[in-house]
Amino acid sequence: MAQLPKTYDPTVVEPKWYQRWLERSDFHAEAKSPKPPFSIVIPPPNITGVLTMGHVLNNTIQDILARRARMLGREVLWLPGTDHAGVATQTAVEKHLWKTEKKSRKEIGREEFLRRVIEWQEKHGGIILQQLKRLGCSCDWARLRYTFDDAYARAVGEVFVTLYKRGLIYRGRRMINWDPKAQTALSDEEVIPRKQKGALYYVRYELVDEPGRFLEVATTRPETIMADVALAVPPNDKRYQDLLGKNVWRPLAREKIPIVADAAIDPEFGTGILKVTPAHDKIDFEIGQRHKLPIIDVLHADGRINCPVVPELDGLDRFEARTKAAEMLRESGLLAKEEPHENNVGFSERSEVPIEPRLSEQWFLHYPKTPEALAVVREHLIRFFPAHWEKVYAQWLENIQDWCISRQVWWGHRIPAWHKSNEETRVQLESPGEGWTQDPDTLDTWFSSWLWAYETMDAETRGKFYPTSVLVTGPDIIFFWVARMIIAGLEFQPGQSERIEDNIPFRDVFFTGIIRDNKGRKMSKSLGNSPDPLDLMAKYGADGLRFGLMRIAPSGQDIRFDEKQIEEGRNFATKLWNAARFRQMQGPSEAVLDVSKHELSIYSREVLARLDATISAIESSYLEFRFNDVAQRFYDFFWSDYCDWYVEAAKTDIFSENEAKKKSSLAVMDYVLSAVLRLLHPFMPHVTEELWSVFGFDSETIQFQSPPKPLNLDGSEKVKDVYAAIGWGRNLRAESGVPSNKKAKFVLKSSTDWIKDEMPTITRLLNAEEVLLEPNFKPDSGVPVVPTPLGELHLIIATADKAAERERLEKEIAKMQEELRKVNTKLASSSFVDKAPPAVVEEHRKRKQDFTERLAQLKRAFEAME
RNA sequence: GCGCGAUUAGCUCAGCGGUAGAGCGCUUGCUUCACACGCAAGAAGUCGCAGGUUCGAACCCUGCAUCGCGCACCA
Repeated sequence: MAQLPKTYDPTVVEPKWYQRWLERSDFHAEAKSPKPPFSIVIPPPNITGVLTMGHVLNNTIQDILARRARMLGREVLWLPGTDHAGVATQTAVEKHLWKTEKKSRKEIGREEFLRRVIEWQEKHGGIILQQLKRLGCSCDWARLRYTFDDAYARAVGEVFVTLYKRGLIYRGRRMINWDPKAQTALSDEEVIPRKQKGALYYVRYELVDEPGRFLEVATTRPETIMADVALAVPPNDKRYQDLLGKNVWRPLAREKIPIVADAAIDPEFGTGILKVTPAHDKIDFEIGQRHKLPIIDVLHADGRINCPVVPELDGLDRFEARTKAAEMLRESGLLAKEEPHENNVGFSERSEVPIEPRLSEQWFLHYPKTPEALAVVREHLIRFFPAHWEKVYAQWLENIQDWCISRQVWWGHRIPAWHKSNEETRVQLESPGEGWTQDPDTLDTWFSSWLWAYETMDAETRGKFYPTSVLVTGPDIIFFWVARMIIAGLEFQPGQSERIEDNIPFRDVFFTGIIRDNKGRKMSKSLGNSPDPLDLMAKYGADGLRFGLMRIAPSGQDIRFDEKQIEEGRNFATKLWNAARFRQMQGPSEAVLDVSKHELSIYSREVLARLDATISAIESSYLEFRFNDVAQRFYDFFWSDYCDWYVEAAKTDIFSENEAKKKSSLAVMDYVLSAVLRLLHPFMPHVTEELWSVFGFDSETIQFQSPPKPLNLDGSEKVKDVYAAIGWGRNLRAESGVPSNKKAKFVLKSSTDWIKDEMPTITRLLNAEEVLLEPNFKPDSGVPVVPTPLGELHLIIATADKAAERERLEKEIAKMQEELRKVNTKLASSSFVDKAPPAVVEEHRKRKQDFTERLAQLKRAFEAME
């Protein structure tokens, strides 16, 4: 057995073990295994992405679950993969192309551009997978999948064809969200509302029949006036009854347009008159349909104005045109006023530019199985953690709209539809033949991701591992991904039977929090507030990063990131290392861990009892995905109960000449350390594996060892009293100004028999030169004293400061009297004694007794000073 | 406007009906034979506000406030 070096170096140890695990195929999931299955599919990171703190959080949790499951004897599949991430990847390559060659994708053409994307992917792709390995993720890498690999892509196409045949996918000219920068349609989910400060322009429309009479219309978008086809007023609005059926002059691109009445108009907003611009607003489009109004489109796809009849505006960017249009109206006296106005504007999630409602020919999916998808979550066939996300999920499904699935993006799965001379369309995977051209559009990336839970598995794997056990993801993609995967599972039934519970994609969904910086802001590249996890791993180790993060990640709450907390994770690994090192220095560990063959000291019994409690607490925390609780319970037990108290107390036996006692304590240390390593392994896989191998416990790897089970031993009341007495004694020492490097001398006034045996330990823990046990001790006046559960503890110092001691005692007495008063008040209340549970009343009585006793002792000591 | 979450020590957060807790930071004392990435001691909180339920409320209920998020509106 090698002597451990003084400090732990994770940068060497961690890669060493990871490599070995790979060589041993420890992460391999065997579909033929008789063990019960446990499976997770990774939320596939973008193929060219790099590891973020969000990934670290998410994948650490998955790794913890996977490793814990292996230890519990399950056959574990953690299926890794990446996402081609259509728009995101395309944008990255476009940026690069512009930066290096000053060319747009359109300039180099589709074919060449796709070649560049592949090139980019080969250069940057898969970096994140290496980073996940550095983190220690125990994925079955042999099963690595990609949303763009051949089989997967084919499946995506087949799903499209199937849904088309089922009448759920259709093509139509409808209002969609248009991203003028990326120049593609987007789904509703990809549009995020943002508060924008702008202006409300009151524009004057002159009545055709009554020259000189104007109607004021409030608008935020004067640049679209040329596309106005009507004004609309609320039906039955007294102010405007006489106007119906009349016409007004459109102030830009002057034309007659009618006045109509429509229920969609809010009489309270602006002047209660709306300009109807069907081409550039969803509501207006609907009004237009109802009144059979024409549609005039005055915007190019890139957001510039397309209106040759108004040359001043034609070709201008939409925002420049807004200012210019207002100016033109002002000059011609048609702008009544302009007010500051704040409204919500939909922004493209990717391009960060305002989206443009646009009428366009796109492919849509009418979501199937939505009632069923609602039911499986409502009835907890799928359980959400934390449960409150169920409501968010339900709200979305209840108001669901058809999904615009086509994208005018080149990087993605090409839509399996074929057109012939603009008239005929066929939906099928292969070309129908000569004269048919494939639809130029690609599919929304999420249209491939929603099959991830099962299209990543071959038939045999699916038979063993589908439905998956748990999905770990961020709540920000609950609609994008989670909901749609549930729908896909229900619609396509990839399970072993038609039963719903065999077809849902997962049993449990754990939603992580979102990591924010210490100011509460979301981490983002543009803010530069996102630390590089690889730097953190270099500084603190993967284990340190994992543990530090898990300890502060409350289930489902957002997480404020602070590097300090990762440092604590590293410190904890070091503490573990040193505790193990200390054990190593006392000689070899026992091969067989069996504490029952030893006579246990009271300290041993106590620490084993506390270990029991920790094991139970951890087990129940796991069931609710409360990882921070698991980490915290573990931390407290190990650092405080084991290191601070047990090891220090056990040193008496360990350094003694009594071989039996020594062996017993060492055996208990081995037992606890072995349990500790197994409990901690899912969180800190590398350091625990290293120590497991150093100790030479009875197997090659810790990874498949069962977690420890409670021994159901009783703790020791004696130890609780000893530790309490030590606490008081140390306090007395510090209060009386005895520095830590000076050995102190104590006298314990007690005639309790068993205490005699504990004197060496008490002496050690008090950092004392000696502690005398004297039942009839009569102290000199002014000797500092404190009542303890073991008896009065006197601190013998050369020159007792009588005045200081008097003051200290007075304070203690006052404190005690206050405590006693509180308990007495409570016990004096008859309603409390009558109505509170007997156990609680009993507890208060006991407390009163303790306080009374303690107070009496303090008073006696005080009187003795006179 | 509707819904969800948060509000506890300077900071980050536990606690969710029975004497206010942890870590960090701070103060004091320590290189004591595992660990200074450490040990020991300490100071520090009208548990957002106002009502209510209860013998008893940080915890349950009802309002309100502030912050964050989602949905709707957004001319």
